[in-house]
Amino acid sequence: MSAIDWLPAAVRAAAIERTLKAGQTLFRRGNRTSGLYEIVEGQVRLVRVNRTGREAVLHVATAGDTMAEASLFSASYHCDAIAATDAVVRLYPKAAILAEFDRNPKAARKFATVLARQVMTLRTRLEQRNIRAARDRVRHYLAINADADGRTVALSGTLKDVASELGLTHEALYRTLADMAADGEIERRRGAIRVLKAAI
Amino acid sequence: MSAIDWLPAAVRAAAIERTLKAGQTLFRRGNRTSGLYEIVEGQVRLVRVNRTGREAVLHVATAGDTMAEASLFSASYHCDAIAATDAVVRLYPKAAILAEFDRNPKAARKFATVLARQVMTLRTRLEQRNIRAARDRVRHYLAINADADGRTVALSGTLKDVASELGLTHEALYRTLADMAADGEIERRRGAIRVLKAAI
DNA sequence: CGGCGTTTTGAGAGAGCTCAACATCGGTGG
DNA sequence: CCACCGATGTTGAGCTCTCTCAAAACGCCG
Repeated sequence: MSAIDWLPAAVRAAAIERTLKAGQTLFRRGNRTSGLYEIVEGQVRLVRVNRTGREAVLHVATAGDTMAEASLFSASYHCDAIAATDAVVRLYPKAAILAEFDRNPKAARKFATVLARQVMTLRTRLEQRNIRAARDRVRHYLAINADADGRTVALSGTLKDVASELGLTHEALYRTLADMAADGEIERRRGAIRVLKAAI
Repeated sequence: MSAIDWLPAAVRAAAIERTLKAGQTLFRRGNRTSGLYEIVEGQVRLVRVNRTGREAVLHVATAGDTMAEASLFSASYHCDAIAATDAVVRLYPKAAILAEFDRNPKAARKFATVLARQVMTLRTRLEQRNIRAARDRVRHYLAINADADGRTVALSGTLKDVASELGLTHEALYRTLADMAADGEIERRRGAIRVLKAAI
């Protein structure tokens, strides 16, 4: 679900677009929070920098993602945001959002709904990463993303994208899919996979 | 943050405790949603069952966790919840929560805050899992969980717990820590780790 | 002291990663 | 229409790293 789908029109109207060069800083830890960002294009890295200078990546947000939701409820940012590539971001000012939430409880509830869904999805993806074997991880992915019929899985984006969502190299994914197809467990189609039989 | 810390007293007063035997069902997909659960004791598995009978674990909630936040905004559950062990859960009825949110915007905002923080934490943990090498993953963990001084990391729970949070076997973690200590990168203390020098 | 869970160390195997080469496909421009 | 180009898709071979299984030391608590 993109920000466009759930942010009230009043807030969307207040959005400010900004263009970033690769390596450019969007905000730094300790800065006063300005609001919620949506990535329109490119990638932005959220990074926590240690006093010792060590960096730890907290998240890499890509086109369509929103970022820094928690900053709505905090006075200052707790990490740095740096453009990983040339990027375009859209800022939804905090004041506009919070004002809208106060004025319009439905908007606030919608926001909570989106967050709760995200928590669910993220937990699921984390659970998926606990599965060691590539094949079982793919099965988990197929089971979760199956269509209503429980047999067809539409592939969003390229297989490389799926591989990185699964935490596998693209080679490993290709091989696994090829093996599963050879065993008759799945059938590969254009932009989709059909599950043929349930394995143990 | 435990549910006790952020749920308004009015809601906590309406809580209903329930005891489950291992294997017992708490709710099933399609059931009308009754509310938010907190695990008091034991473990509960959230599972999606395919039409083909295949199971996919979405999440394993353990003592202190809350569960099914998204169900507050949905008419029916989208997965099954089954006790993985003997367990005690606490139900915060949906009606009480939503009524409180309507009556008290501060409570609603608090809820959104908690969810936003969780999203942040989960994204970070997911990012961590993208790191292949055990040593780098441990470094990431240390960097994220460092104290204010940026050098000391207090260990919550046992090293086995940390290992499972990191997605490593406990053996792998012990070995990695031993190697890092031998290299002078860290120093091990009782219930804590001290980072001595930043590695590349 | 005995028992249980955590911590630690050992050895071996397997699975996925890495590097590499090639095929395929869609778009672009001559 | 065809050649070219970049990105995706595919397959091969070797290696490294973590997992697995195993066993023992350690620490805590009754």
